[in-house]
Amino acid sequence: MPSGFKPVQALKLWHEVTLDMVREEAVDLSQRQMAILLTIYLEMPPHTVRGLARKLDVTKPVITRALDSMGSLDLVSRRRDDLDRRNVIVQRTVRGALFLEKLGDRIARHVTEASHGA
Amino acid sequence: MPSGFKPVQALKLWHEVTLDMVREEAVDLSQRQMAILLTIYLEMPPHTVRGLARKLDVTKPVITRALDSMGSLDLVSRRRDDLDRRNVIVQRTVRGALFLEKLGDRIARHVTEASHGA
DNA sequence: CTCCTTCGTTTCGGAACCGTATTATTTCCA
DNA sequence: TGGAAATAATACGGTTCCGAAACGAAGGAG
Repeated sequence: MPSGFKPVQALKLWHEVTLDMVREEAVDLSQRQMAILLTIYLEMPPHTVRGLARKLDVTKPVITRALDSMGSLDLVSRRRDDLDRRNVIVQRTVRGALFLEKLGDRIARHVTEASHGA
Repeated sequence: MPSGFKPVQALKLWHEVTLDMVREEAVDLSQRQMAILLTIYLEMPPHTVRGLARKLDVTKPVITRALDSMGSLDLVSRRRDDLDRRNVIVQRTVRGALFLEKLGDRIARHVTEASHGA
């Protein structure tokens, strides 16, 4: 069925979800922060600053700062790697999981609406 | 088929597309700028600063600044309303249309991949 | 004409983010 | 043990964005 998912439907989907996020404003994440957060929650751990920087093709300070911001929002947490104390392991939090759960529900709802109606 | 689109699939979709956008970096729009751009291209004109501010539930300077940035990128253009010269009409551009066309293709591709594979 | 409203822009001080370069800590290897 | 390499964090200067407030231009009512 997504075989019939057209670019204009895709844009409408992106539009509606983005509008939701802008209006809600509970947490206002930049594109990079969102990419980092999703990587942490969807891909296999462990996640390090260097690994995230390589994956997103950005510099390490970008990751450090994003983790600072999202850490103060309690969306992620940091812990030193005991095996190699140079590394920092980025961990998930309850609040981050709830946040992404809500986001996933919202997107999925818009996808089904976009394929049924309109 | 999106009737069976699950939240975790939705998150993976968002993740992949966001990663694409971060890495590509050709044009780095904020969430708000993206919401404004999509509204201009997907909803019925005319679009005014006030109208956009109300739709996104943000202040007017936010719209003005976003139009400044995106205007310098040639993604949108502005024109005075001849009927009421207090108003500014926001218009589409060729480059903006091409940009969103590419984005729509990318999202649609990820949606089909997400429903077939995975 | 005068006052009041509406609209978009600009200004202001503050906050966040950027990339580059540097620092401190830790590990590794000869 | 001593020096090179690797990692994350920080310093720095500059840019961008923010919300609140003030502003100028245009329209409308009387």
